[in-house]
Amino acid sequence: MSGPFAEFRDECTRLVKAALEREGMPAEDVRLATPSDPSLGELSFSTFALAKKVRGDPRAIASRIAAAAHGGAWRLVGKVEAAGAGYVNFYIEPKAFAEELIRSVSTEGSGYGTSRGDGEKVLVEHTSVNPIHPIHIGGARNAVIGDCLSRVLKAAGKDVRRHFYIDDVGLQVSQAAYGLSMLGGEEAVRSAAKGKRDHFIGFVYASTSCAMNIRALKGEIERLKAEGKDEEARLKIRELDDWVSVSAELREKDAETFDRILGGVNASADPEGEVAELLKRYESKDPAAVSLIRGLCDAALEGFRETLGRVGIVFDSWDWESETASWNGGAKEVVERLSRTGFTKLEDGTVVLDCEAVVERFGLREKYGIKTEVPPLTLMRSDGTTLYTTRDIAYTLWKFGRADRVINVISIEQKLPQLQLKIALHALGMGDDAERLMHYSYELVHLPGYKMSGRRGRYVTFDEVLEEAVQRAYREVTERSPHLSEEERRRISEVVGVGAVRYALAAVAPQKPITFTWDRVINFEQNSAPFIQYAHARACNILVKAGEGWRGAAVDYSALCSKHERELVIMLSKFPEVVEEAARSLRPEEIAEYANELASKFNLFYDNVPVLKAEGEGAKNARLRLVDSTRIVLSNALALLGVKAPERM
RNA sequence: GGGUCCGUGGCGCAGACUGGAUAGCGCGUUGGCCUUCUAAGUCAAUGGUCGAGGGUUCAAAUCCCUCCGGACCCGCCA
Repeated sequence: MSGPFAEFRDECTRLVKAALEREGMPAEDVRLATPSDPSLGELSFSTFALAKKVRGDPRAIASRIAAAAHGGAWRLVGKVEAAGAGYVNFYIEPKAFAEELIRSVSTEGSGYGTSRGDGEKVLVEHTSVNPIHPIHIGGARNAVIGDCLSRVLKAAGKDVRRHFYIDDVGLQVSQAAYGLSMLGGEEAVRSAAKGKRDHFIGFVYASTSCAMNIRALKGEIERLKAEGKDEEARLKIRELDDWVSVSAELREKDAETFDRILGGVNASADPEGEVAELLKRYESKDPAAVSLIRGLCDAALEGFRETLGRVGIVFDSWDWESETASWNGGAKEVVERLSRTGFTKLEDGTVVLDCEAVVERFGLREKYGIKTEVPPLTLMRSDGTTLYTTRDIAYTLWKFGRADRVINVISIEQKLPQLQLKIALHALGMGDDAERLMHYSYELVHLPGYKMSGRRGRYVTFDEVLEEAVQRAYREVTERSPHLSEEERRRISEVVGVGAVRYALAAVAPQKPITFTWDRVINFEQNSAPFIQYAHARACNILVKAGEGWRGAAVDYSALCSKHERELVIMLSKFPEVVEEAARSLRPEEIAEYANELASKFNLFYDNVPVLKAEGEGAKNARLRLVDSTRIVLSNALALLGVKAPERM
């Protein structure tokens, strides 16, 4: 049983079932719904489906069920009424229900809403931003979703481990490291970087990819022109134009660093070859390559930890791709094992997995809703290095050894490789394990006007969004609460600004694309973290003014009889079920929805029902308990979103 | 071209998995409420053929089909 509302629901269900059995009607499938209007009760049962089955009149059946309720000894069920064309509406017994709810919340405190659960081990991999640029607003969405999901699962009694996968073996990291080597290698990050080092690395990476792209495109254009392929050349020229404008943007930021990288790239006979060589050396654990690339990754991760720490996101494990998949021979072993299955082919020196053949062989088409041919997956390059998905297969096997269920929070862009990963598991004869793996996908954050691109250095960073949010919050706090000390205003604006950003990213369903605007991400009005935090602060304020005397004093729960008190009580009672449901359906945004609605209900109560000036001590104490319960639940709900609840603001 | 996801008042969203009573909320616009606990609040007004068209059903924003629009993917990138 999870909370008073679940108990009320249970009583209603038993009531309906008992009535149906007495009438000789089928009572297996009794599901209750929330009426569209609170005046119609807290739960309802619709009799249409049943009426059809037994060829009866829905209205008459509803009446008979309602009549059967009279005389029953129900604890939390008050009134039961037949209504409309075929509904039975259930109302709570206000006094008993309020008492039960308030006792539950005050006993359980910060544990109210959590459940014991089954202790299933769930590994949530999230954020996993490539260590070649700072976390941008798209990565922030991943981080916030993954963190909220972890919190919700934990509250539902799961044994959650949060993992960050460091993709240090990729071509991109080698490219960034190649650029870094023009600046003097890993020492350059330590000394040269002003500001956050992940930002510096982002600049190095963008500069390197820009320089390499310009050089490669120029070569291609010359070749195409010489071959008389003017049409193709024209397309490449357009691409080149884009990169030339990127180079101007980068030079404007730091011309010296950019020019050194550009010079280095142009001085090389074969930059692509050098990057590939560096990757190859890293995969074979060559000390100089390791020192360079790890130096770069460490600097980026230091920046990530700082940013994530600011928003309250921490990890239980930082998994290096090199260690979980590459240096331990995991990825190579995956290639060998897959090669033995007969599903791979050798094409120009590369090893390719025939995904389509696996899909056919194991009948996966229907299982995964595959309607088209699945493209083959290259497992190994002709130079013997592995590809990302190959290493991800090895990493997945590593994860399976550490959890019952694995959830990967990865953007929708990687839908196909994540499917290919599952297909590879089937090929390995691990079809059952594939069921334990889930790609939790989310849509991208778009920028108005242009697309974010790490390679081009075009992104809005999480850091700048947070900074702007906290500054706006500071202006707001200063304007509204000038009496607070500077230090307290700073502290509050940090909590409010960070909360606003987290809420904005957590509240939108993951499968909806977001177009970034400042006003959207930093909102202090209704349906925002500050709105909810404000309700919490108001509740705290009443309690501060009330002192401590009320806690042991006599209480008259029957005083909580107004519409606003009743709705607030019911809202509070639903929290445990909301948490369970959010965990079951993996939808943390339902917590945001709930918290917002609870704050709205509390504001209505606050504006309409006097607490400290209530008539009678019993009523005042009952309301104080209700305020205290609201404070606790608002704080618990915000905690699931990773948002702090200030006592003043 | 193929596939997947999304489409709900001017704008931003909830409701869809599990069909149910007059489709909720915020922003915006207009007009009220601070000598009762913090006005980041609240009240009222305004505004919707739930992308279009079919189908299933006693009942469809919700399920099915077709179409339109947008995003994403279809690499020896990740």
